[in-house]
Amino acid sequence: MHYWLMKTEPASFSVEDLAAAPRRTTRWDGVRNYQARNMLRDQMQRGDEAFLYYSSTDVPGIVAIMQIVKEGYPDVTAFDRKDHHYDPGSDPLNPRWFMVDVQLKRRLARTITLEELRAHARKELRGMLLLRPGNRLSVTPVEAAHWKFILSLE
DNA sequence: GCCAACGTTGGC
DNA sequence: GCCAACGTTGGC
Repeated sequence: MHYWLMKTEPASFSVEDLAAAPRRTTRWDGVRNYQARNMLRDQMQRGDEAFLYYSSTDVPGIVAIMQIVKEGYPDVTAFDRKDHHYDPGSDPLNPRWFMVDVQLKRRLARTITLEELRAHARKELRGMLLLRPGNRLSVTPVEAAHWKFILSLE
């Protein structure tokens, strides 16, 4: 059982969108970074839990908990010419990009803001990848102790 | 809108 | 393989 943090911009995909999806489940497509791809493809397991994090918004922060319900499989949006994430370099016979399916477990009672997380960056959340200067990965692992602490803030 | 960080691309 | 140019991310 591992924990993760997955970023989304609420203007393009929000927790409301996820809540409204059939079975509150969606494919987490469009990731185009090799490090993140490797985690989606190789490390995420069914049953793992992930924070849903809002970036590029007024108040960046964690808004919900999701569960991985389908492990890594080829990201079909890479094969679709009309898709914004189309990648002519991804061969259907040897896919370059992967995605997982996530299901909304529950919304948090409130947003745990980035500002609040940063306030603990030197103690309880020391080493958390999200808080590392310059980090831009859209998928990051979260240590169990960090996960637990963050939920205690809720 | 700015800009620092950093990944990718491509000429050499 | 180097590295400058370029594009993207994402907080502010």
